[in-house]
Amino acid sequence: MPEPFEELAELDRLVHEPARLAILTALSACRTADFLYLQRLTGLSKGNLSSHLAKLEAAELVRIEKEFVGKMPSTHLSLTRRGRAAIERHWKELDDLRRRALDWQPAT
Amino acid sequence: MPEPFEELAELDRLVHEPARLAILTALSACRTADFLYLQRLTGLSKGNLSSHLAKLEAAELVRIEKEFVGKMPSTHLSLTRRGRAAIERHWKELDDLRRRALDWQPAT
DNA sequence: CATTATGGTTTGTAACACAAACCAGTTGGC
DNA sequence: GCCAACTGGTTTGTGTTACAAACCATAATG
Repeated sequence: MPEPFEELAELDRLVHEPARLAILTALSACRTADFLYLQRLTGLSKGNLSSHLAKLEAAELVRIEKEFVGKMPSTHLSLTRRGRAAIERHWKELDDLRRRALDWQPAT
Repeated sequence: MPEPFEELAELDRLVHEPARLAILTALSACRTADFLYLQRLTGLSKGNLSSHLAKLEAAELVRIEKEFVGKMPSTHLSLTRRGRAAIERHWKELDDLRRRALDWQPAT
C-alpha cells in the first residue's frame, strides 16, 4: 500500500478545486439545475460559474444545454455519467485517504 | 442552515490545496519530520515542498526549525497548534459538508 | 582538487481563479 | 415608439499560484 499522503498530493485538481467541488456536488444532489439556480446554490459569481462550467464541460464531466423557456434563454446543466462517477469517486477517495492517514504508522 | 454547496465553494484554499493537504495531514500523523522524510511521504519535488512549507509557515500553520545534525543541515518540521487545529477542522468540515450534501433536499 | 552527494532555496513560467466589463434580447414606463 | 432597466449569461483583464528547473553552499569521495 502506497502512502496516503502521496495520493493526497496527487488529487485531481479539476474536481478538487472548491468552486468545482461545489458545482459537481450540487449537480449530484440536484440531478438537474439551470444556471441561475446553480449560482444561488453555490454562491459563485456569474463569470466565475460560467468559466468553471466551461472547464467541466471540456472535461466532459458536465453537460450544458442552452434552451429557451418561453422567450428567455435558460442554460440547463447536468452531470454526465463520467461526471457523476468522478464526483462520487472523489468523495470516496477523500474519505478513504483520511482514514488511512489516521491509521498510518511510521513503520513503513 | 446555509447551503452546503456554498460552503464548499468557500473552502480555505491554503489548507485544501492537494500538496498542502498532504503536508499538513502527514505532519499531523507524524507529529515530527525532517524535510527529506516529508518529501518521501508526500512525493513532492524539493522545490515544490519548500515553497509550500514557506507558505504554511507564513500562515503560522507549520514550524520550520533548521538544525545541524553532525555537520549536515536538517530542517525539522512540525505543526503549530493553529496548524493542527486547521487540518483537523478541515477534514471535519469536508466530512460534514459531504453528509449535508447527501441529505440535501431541493425544498429550500 | 575535481567530482559527486546532501539539503535545500530561488527563479521563471504557464495555468488559474476571479470579478469587472460587456453583450444580446426583453420587459416596463411614459 | 423609445429609453431605461432587467435577465441570462460570456469574454476580457489581471494578480496569484503551483510547479520544476536551475541554482547554491557545504561535505564526503576518489
